[in-house]
Amino acid sequence: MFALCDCNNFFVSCERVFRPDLEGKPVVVLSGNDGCVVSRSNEAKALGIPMGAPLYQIRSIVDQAGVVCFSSNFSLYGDLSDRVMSILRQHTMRFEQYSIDEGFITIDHIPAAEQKTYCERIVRAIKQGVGVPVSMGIAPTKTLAKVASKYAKKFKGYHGVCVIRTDEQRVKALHDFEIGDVWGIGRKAKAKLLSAGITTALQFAERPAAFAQNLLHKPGLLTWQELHGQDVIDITQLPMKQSITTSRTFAHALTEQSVLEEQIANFCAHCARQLRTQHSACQQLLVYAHTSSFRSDITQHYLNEIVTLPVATANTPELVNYALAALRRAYRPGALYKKAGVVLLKIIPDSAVVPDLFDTKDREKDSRLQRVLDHIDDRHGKRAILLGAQLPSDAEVYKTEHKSPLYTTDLRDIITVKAQ
DNA sequence: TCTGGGGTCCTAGGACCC
DNA sequence: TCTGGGGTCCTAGGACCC
Repeated sequence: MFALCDCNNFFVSCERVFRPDLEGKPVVVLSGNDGCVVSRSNEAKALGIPMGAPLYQIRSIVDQAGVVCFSSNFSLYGDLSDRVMSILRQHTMRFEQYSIDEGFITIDHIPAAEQKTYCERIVRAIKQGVGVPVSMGIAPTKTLAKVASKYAKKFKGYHGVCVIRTDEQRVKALHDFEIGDVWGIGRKAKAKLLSAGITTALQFAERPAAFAQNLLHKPGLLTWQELHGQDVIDITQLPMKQSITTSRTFAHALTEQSVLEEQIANFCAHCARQLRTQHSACQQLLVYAHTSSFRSDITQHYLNEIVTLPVATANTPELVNYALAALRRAYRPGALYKKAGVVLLKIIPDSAVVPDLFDTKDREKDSRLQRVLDHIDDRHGKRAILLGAQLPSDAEVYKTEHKSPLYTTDLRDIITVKAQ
């Protein structure tokens, strides 16, 4: 049996841990640039604020109802997430983190009759130890555990834990479950199923397997099987990420090439640091930048430049050089670049890097220097030491008007808060 | 005017091989 | 006039997740 643990309104709940005065009030967390709503408290949901709504479109609700807005604070969420996951890890032989706010554990070491109480204890332990409310769903497959966790979240009577064990429970749960809310059924699949007259998870499950396969191909068939109680979806994480991205939307379109170059250098340095943390190197790098796809009044321009490296590397100065050269090749003067990013691709373990016989670089020396730079970063905070190419310009590139302090992760911020 | 960021998997079609 | 068939590998794009 799987137990899925899902944090309720995670980002909002994280903010509330340090602002208990916001309990019971409408709260939302915004995406980068304070653009869209990415997390809502129950009170905000009740006001009709949809997930993903741009802030400017719900401005009147926010002002009238006094909705409290936060800019996203990922180092806070990441830190609280680690604490939740470590409690989960303590309660199982097998744990798999699925996202920043969800993890699956197996609970077969607990007798069936005691599994619900066992998970209720976990729910209480997380609430007491971290301060974040969670819901758990217990079922023989991950997809059914997801269904169960939604019931646990929706109905207070479950005390945070809902079980789907018998066939009778399964049929009853699927009968009242909207097809679009099933894990793995996205926008497109939902539209296809609706036009085939299917509105609930049970109606989908009652069709033959071939129907699922023909309409939705392999992913659809897997979901169908999981709804029938066959455990077929494996979410085992690969030891290494296969791609690493850093990208941002800017508050205002960038028109200065030098400003865009600084941004690309920063993105690239950030990606490279992650690459080293997982002890890997990349063989390819992609730089992109484009105009705002929401603007119909300007000519759209997509800049996409892929670089294949002669020798796989994780060295920041080297990668930044390639990234900037790529940007300079493809940069179009006058374009209104609203979003840009760097993606590292073809990632391999650093132990598998094949040297080049005619290489002119002293890679051993470069990597010693890199280790020192990383060490300085770790001790004195990110951006303690930078490449010249990363030096911040005067330009205001981002907007975060509602950011909460870094309560848990940055000593200097804690000192600042105390001083205030 | 204002609209996020970071991933994975699957599939169809093209390139290429013999 | 008439010009194959089968296989693999790679890639771009789509769909999905949070």
